[in-house]
Amino acid sequence: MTESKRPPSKFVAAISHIQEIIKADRIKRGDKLPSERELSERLSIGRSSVREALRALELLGLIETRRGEGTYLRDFKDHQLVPLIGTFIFNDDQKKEHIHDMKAILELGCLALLAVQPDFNQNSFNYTEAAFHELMDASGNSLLKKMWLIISDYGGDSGGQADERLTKLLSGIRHINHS
Amino acid sequence: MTESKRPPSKFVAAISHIQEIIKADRIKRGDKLPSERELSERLSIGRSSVREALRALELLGLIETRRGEGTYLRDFKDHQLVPLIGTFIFNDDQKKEHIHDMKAILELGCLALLAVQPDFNQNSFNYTEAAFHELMDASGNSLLKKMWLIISDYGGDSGGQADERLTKLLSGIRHINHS
DNA sequence: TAAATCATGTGGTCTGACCACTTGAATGAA
DNA sequence: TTCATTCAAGTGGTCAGACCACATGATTTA
Repeated sequence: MTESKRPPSKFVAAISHIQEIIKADRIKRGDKLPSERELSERLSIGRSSVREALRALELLGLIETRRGEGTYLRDFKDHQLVPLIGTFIFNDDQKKEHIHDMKAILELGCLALLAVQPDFNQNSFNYTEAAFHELMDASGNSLLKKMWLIISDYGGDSGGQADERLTKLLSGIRHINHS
Repeated sequence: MTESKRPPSKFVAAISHIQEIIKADRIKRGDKLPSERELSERLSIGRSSVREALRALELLGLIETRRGEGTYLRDFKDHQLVPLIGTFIFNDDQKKEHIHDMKAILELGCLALLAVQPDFNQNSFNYTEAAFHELMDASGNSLLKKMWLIISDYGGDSGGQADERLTKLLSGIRHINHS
């Protein structure tokens, strides 16, 4: 019993196909994609399925739709993003390390920002999961909080114990803060 | 000319509505959502629009669909990382600051991790958007890179100019690194 | 020439129809 | 009764066709 149980639905397949077409047709950022009806024909799937795929891609920010005009490949500063997201979403496997690192980066970055504040007292921070939780809360940045929450949730353990890196980092920041 | 030109499409509105229903019905993780047909009735929109919304939510990892059974609110433990951004971008109001801060945090955290490396040369880093881009690339962490890319894209400008915070931070890190 | 009009193409949405699959109740055989 | 089979209902998956709203460019008109 592998995990590959469900044959990819049309709309998932459509996403891949559309990406292939983008490559094949050499569609660059800002360029127009084939119309939904044309895609429907070329992929031999219904327009609804095409739309579901496009909507998903749009939600991810990969494309942009303009009523009456067409669908455009979003003007991303760097492309490469398409395959990246694709691989990440579809075959997410040994990415746990990435997630773990991601968590550390969020915490580090957050602390770094905080530590530059004049009234920050390093000693009052104890590097526990709960402490970070409060920190995220206090930040007032819901995006940050959400991200951290989910990543924490997924990343599992690892958190809680004070990282050496954190201590060292904070020391440094504190130092420049007093100089 | 404000930016709020286009009235939110049905499928975007549907996403919000569905989230409201989830709240109103007190649907917990793992619980079943109303069927597509029921949602269609309750939201007074066509089933296709409901589906487009659901497909998007599914791609974001927020829900899970099981053919013949129904649609379920996904168990948070599962991977749904990209998501945040997507969900976030939707009610993008005055969240731009958050996104901007988020970007800074990612960059700070990343730099912090990097700076602790013995062979890191602070002077070779110039805080440009391109430099960060390289950094993200070099990290080998596709999740990090992707998030940064997306956030950069949405955050717009802001990047590029060396932040004072970054400079100070790096100085501190460098200091402890030499002591 | 310049403005108004129209045809065409595009995304946005709805409806109704099947299909494939799951589940649980109804039915039948042991 | 008990267990296996069958069957009806519900659900997501997909499709085709029909409109609508909008943008664009060619056509017609003043």
